[in-house]
Formats: sequence, structure tokens, C-alpha cells
Amino acid sequence: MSITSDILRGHTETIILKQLLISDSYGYQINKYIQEKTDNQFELKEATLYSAFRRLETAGYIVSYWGDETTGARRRYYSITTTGKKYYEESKKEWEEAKGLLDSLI
Amino acid sequence: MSITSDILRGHTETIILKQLLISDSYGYQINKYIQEKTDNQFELKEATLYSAFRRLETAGYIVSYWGDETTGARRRYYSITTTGKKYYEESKKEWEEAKGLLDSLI
DNA sequence: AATATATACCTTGACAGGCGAGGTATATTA
DNA sequence: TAATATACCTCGCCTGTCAAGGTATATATT
Repeated sequence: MSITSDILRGHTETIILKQLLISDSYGYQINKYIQEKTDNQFELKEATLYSAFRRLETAGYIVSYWGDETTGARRRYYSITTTGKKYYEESKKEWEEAKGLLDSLI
Repeated sequence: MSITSDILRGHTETIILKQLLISDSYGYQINKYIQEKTDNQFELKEATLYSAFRRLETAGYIVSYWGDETTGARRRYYSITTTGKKYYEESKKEWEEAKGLLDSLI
């Protein structure tokens, strides 16, 4: 079984921010990490991932910079901002509350 | 705080089916029940509710019939079908699994 | 008598996030 | 030389949510 789009929806940004909280990272790495950690039950599709990066950057929750790889494909790294950290905390709290409510309704 | 649309998304049908599992009911009653149970933190908007009823009925998960009220506004009652019950069980299981995954990613 | 509120249903069209399908480029392995 | 892995990106469709509007009946208030 894998997670449907509708359940994923609304959590993509929080998942990304959580990873960036640990350390700066780039799209491909974040995606691979999530797949491995969830044993392929959960996958952020590339289009989903990159559109989320755009939203987060526009909102000021992350900033990006190109890595200085001298070999291999270029990487665009992302870094979480102070407001991004606040947004993450709110989103996490919202998830905790929603979880409780849904548990009582489902 | 209230639950955002994006977190609600994908759970509306499961919430409705859960109520119908207890007993036949109608839109207004289901909506009221959910509001009261969650202390107004969670509310299915009418348009959302009725479009979910349409989907569920088209899919064969519920059937509807008009109540025989002799006074007051008419009510359209809904009843969960056998396949609806199966669908509910699957949805519930999916929620449990998604919950675990999200907890590890958020 | 007129107005407001509660009950109860419904439709239309806009919006936004997920994603399928397509693309580009570099490096390594078969 | 072809295939695979790494790594990025865009376009346009799809679908569920919901604001805004509507209809109708009954009761409570002014």
C-alpha cells in the first residue's frame, strides 16, 4: 500500500521543512531519504517536490543556493529560515491536533 | 485553531461513512454532530459535504432515500452499503498507516 | 403582520496542490 | 555505445474544498 495524494496533501511542506531543520539539503537527496525511511511506501513525486520548494521559497520559509560540485550534476541546496522554523512548529502542532480530531472521527 | 482544508482533504468520505456505520443519517445531522464532537474545531462545509455524498453514492458506497417527515424541512437519509463498509475499513487502515508514516516524517 | 432564526436541501464556478508526461545535463557502469 | 543513476526543471490536467448563491418549511421574536 502507498499513501494517496489526498492524504499527502498539506503535509508536503512540513515534511520538507523537517528535513531542512536537520541540515541543508537538495531535492534529490530529500526525496531519496523519504523513500528509504518509509520503505517506498511514501514518495514525493518530483513535480510535487519542486513546486513545494517554489512555494516555500516565495513565502520566505527557505532560501536556496547552488552547490559547488566540481563533478556530477549540479545541486540546488535549500536552507530553512527563521520564519520557516516557526512555520514548521505551527504545522507540526496543527498536525498533532488534526491527528487527535481525526482519530475521534474516523 | 481549526483544521485546514488540505488536512481535511481525503478524510471527508471516511468521516461520513463512519457516521453512517452507526446509523442512517442525513447531511445536516452529520454536520452538526461533527461540529459538536470537535467543539467547532472541525467543520465540513455544506458544499464539501454534499459533493462527498454525490461521490459516495455514485461509487455505490451509500444509498439515499427521502425521510417521511410530516413537518419541517424534508431530509434525505443515507445508508451505507456492504461495499461502503469495506471501503470504510480500507480507508481506516490507510489512515492508520499514513498516520504512522507522517509521524516519522514530521 | 413582519422579521429573524433554525432546520434542511442544493448548484455553480473558482482555486490550489499533486502529479503525469515531458524535457535538460553530467558521470558511471555494462 | 547504451543504459542507469544523479540532479534539475516546466506545463497542463485532475480533483476535492469551499465561497457564494439559491430554495423551502417551521418557530420565535419584534
